[in-house]
Amino acid sequence: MASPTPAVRAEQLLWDLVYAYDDAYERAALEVGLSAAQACVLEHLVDGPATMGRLADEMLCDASNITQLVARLEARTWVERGADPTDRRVKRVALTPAGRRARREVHRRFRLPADRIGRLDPAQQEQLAGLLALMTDPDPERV
Amino acid sequence: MASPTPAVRAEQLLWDLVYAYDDAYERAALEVGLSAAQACVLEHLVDGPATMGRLADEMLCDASNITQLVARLEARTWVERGADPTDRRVKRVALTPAGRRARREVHRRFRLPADRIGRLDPAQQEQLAGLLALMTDPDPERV
DNA sequence: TATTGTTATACTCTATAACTATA
DNA sequence: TATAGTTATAGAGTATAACAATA
Repeated sequence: MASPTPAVRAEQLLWDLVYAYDDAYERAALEVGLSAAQACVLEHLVDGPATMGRLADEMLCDASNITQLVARLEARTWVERGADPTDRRVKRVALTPAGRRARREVHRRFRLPADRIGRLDPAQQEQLAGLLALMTDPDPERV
Repeated sequence: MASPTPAVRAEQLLWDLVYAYDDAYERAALEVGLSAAQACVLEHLVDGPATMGRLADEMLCDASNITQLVARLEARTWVERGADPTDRRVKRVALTPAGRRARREVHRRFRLPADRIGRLDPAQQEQLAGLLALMTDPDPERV
């Protein structure tokens, strides 16, 4: 059998990396007492509060799902739901101090990508960043 | 604010890529009528039958979960469970022709990594494969 | 009338514990 | 006694449809 092209090899390696990445992220979250989805919500709140609708958009899921995720996070005091002063339909979800700590703790435990990237030498890190930028950035409508 | 190091940029870009990757894989599977987990089982059977236990090991989940996943796949005639001739406790799970077609169809629709890698020129593809090999391969015990 | 968010519901994913059949 | 797999069960993630409150 002919050896695979670099593109095909890269495809396979990327699959393996994503597999390991997802697993490591879920483990890190579970160690802190969060599901992966819950940790993801905290991640999306780290730069400031967001509305329920914006969370649904960013997390690529239905609004009713966010209602439930946020309800569980709120029950454990990791987030708070507040009213929006300018539109009484809207809710503003924000991290509590405990939620911020939990999110930071997930990151501390989720060392996989940092570890692996850190093994590359600086020139290779630069190369990788450049290639990933090419792969993630130009996103001509249809993915 | 100082601009991030290449390593930190790569970390962020990799997160974005994994996010898009997971979403695209799930969409591709759903279009074919499979959940992501079900598609993943088919993927693990493509090179030949496997036992329930081996599927659980490879998919990093509990055996009872595999029982249910395989039961649903079998109900829709995508896989078959057969007896192992040498050990009557063991079951051999195999793709049916329909299962093989479904798995191929998921791949056809899941163009994300191939598309993005395909946008790089051949030298860049070679570089990327090399870097990913360094990141995925050397895995000194603790991840 | 359109939008934001919730509720009710149903299905899937997942793990734990207890179990059956076989080795 | 140990192993392969199943069953029962429960909690979480997810979407659809119907709904309430507000704009």
